[in-house]
Amino acid sequence: MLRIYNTATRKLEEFKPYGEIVKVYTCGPTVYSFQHIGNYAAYIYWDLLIRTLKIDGFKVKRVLNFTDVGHLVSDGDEGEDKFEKSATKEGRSVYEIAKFYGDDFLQNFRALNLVEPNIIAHATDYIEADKRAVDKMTEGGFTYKTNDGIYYDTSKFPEYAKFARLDLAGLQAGARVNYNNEKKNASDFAVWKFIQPGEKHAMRWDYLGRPGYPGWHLECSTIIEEEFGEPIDIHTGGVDHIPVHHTNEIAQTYAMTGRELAKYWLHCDFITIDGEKISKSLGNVYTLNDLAERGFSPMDFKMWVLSGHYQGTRNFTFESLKASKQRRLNWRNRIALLYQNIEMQNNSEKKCDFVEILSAVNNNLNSAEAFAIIDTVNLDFDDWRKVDELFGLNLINDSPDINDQIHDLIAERQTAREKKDFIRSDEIRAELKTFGITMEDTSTGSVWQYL
RNA sequence: GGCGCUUUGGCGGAGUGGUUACGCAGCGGUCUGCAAAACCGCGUACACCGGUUCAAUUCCGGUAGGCGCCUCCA
Repeated sequence: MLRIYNTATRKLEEFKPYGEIVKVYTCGPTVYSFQHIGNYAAYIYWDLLIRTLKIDGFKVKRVLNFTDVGHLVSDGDEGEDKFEKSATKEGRSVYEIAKFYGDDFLQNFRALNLVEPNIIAHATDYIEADKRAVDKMTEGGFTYKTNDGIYYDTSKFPEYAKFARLDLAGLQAGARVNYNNEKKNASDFAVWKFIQPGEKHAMRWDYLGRPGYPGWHLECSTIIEEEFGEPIDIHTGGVDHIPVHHTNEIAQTYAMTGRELAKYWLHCDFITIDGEKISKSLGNVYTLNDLAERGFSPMDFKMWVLSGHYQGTRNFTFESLKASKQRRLNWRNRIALLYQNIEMQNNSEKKCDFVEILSAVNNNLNSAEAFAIIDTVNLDFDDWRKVDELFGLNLINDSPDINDQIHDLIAERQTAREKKDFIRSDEIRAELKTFGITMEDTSTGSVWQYL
């Protein structure tokens, strides 16, 4: 039985889907620059969710969006367009920018061995649906027109503040300095923006007789409506999305369809780096490539992410990443012992019970606890395969048996040792290191391990 | 100003009303041609102050610190 924390109710709930197929939507990347490790941490958490659902026997349809349409630097519908900014900076077109960073994201997504979504929805493929969505909202009397766009009148949706438990009066008081004074309420947001004469904006579509582009909250509502056509079971995202983006999605979907958007809302917290938040504007951003340059694989990072909980603020340090890398190596070396038919020499006689591992994860995705179980029980190949299926850590794939050449070298070294020819023995040990194999001589014999 | 999170041993990080989570690192020992590993042992973690309780790190209240969102961003 899967239990998950639902932001909508602020409670830990038993997961009961609407129907046969579990419908999941994940707010995806805005593909105008490289994604940093904090972004990928989120996709690792949601990958665990998807894998857990599947192992629990659910069929899953999952959609991930790519925001490849220019929306503004600010959530408040102000400022410069991010894609235009990147394009200018890099001397490429906005379309090249979206393609390049989208491809980079997918490459990393695969390097992390994340389960591919059934549909990757590019926002630019849903522009006509966006227009229909705005039409619907307008028909329902939820929008009004200003000089620079069509706005959602949040006062028309009585439950607007409910999801994020917003204090709208407080919001008004703390409103940012120069918000659009044509807005009726501080919380109103653009569902469609008009391009002003002279404004630089390569991505543009005609609507209502003027060039424009969709408001940035719109695509998620539209894509969910187009791809699922009914309320979905699970909607995931980062905690930062709660007060604005997801709140607006819920409002839009209500205005378009009169229905709720999703049954369960899962939000992951941020990771900090050395105690400070990751921020593009602060520039303290690590990518997976940066980790690779320091000798850490995507799987090492995944191991680190899964050693904590998605709802907690995680503090990333290279020291702790090193610990996760070491832990993963230790697990691989336990697999190496299986090839050699050597029992794990710990004091635990405890045989792995995969159900125990799975139930830890079923408890609101507590992979940290599952890891602790893995550390203290004996697993056979079959167990490791299940662990791989659940966490996607590639433990078996990255722990191949030795080939004949290495096998022969080890045999030769054994002979040399018996003859007390330690010079030859040490030569072979050194040679084996070039294959990533190290020899350990115990009182009961020699074993090989991965370096 | 509004909303929310958090405080666990050197680092990371679960969890629990009463029993050393776990990983990494460290120290001592056993073993050992060397090296490494493995195994055994060690360090008396739960911010502070009250309250509830036979018993609180674990529940309640308060204090202090840290952090996040309300602009980009998971």
